[in-house]
Amino acid sequence: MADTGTQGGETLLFLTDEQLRKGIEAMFFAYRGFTADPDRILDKYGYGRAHHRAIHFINRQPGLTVTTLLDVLGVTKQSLNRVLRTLIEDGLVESRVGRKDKRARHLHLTEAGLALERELSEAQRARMRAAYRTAGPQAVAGFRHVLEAMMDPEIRRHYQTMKDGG
Amino acid sequence: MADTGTQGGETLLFLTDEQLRKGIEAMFFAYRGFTADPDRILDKYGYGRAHHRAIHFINRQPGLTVTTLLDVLGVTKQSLNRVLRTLIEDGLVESRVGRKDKRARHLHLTEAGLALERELSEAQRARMRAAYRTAGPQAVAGFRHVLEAMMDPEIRRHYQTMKDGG
DNA sequence: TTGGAAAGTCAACAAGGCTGACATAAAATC
DNA sequence: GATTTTATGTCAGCCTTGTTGACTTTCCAA
Repeated sequence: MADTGTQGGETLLFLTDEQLRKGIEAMFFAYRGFTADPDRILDKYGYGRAHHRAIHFINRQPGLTVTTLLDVLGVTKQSLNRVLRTLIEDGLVESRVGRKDKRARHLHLTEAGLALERELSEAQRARMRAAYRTAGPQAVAGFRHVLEAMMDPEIRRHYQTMKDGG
Repeated sequence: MADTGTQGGETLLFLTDEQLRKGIEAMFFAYRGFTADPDRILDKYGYGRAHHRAIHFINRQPGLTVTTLLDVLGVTKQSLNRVLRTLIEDGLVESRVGRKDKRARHLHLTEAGLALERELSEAQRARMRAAYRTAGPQAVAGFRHVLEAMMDPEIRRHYQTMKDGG
């Protein structure tokens, strides 16, 4: 897909604008697919992608504070609060006052929240798994390598902070 | 990153939920980085991502009809029309009545439109190029492989239809 | 000539971003 | 102890970008 040259032991990539544009469109179209299944599920419950993101990261790191979640999601507290409020009202998320710092609210998924999280992530994992299987193991490594390199450095921190299953 | 086993000549991937979750988050964070640079540029001109998408695909296929663009973007005509109208009013896009079929409108970028397209795509290509360079040629191939497998089949058509520089 | 496709318009609405202003409680600091 | 800062929540209002529904105009094709 891209010519490879070697010069002084260093591997070079000769990338045309066309090749880069294909990569750009691949991101665009793939992201649509990536969100399609959860979107359908969320629709059933009257939720949107914002709810999904909140649920995902609360599940990933149970007990995280609102500020931490704000930082990970990169939105304003007003925006997150609207989403969080409905999730709490609907009994999917529980907000517990901090023991050490009583200002902080620690967020947890309830049983119902965990159930929705599983429904969402199972759909998304199924697609990811299928894509991985189609593309093969080498492709998977490359995929994550490129995505990681594409992140903003401050954002990459959130990604790397977590324990990696692989 | 994922164990590889061989059974009857077929390569298998042993993917844990954790590994899949990492892939999911990589998509999420990488997409943020992917859109960050264009978003900053668009902000200067008072445009949004919807304008970027329209500009991108008109540039890719000059003279395409509104219906075709609708199909590629996957939005309603009312939604696209709002965006298209401002681009036409601002002199970035030209809408030409079809010669054969006078109902159809063929879309083209004006000089100003081409200038903005270049500004946007150069920023996006720069990030893509940097990510490709960091990750290396094998990773690039894998990246596109996985993304392609992640698309919806009907959407993949739009991606593959185009001439590929690689 | 008439049906229907293509394109556009108007209206209304919703999700989910944003800013600004303000309130409260608690921690931290002076 | 008083003051400042931090964490959170809330109200109000704005914007973009998506949606549906209703309707018109144009015009190709049967």
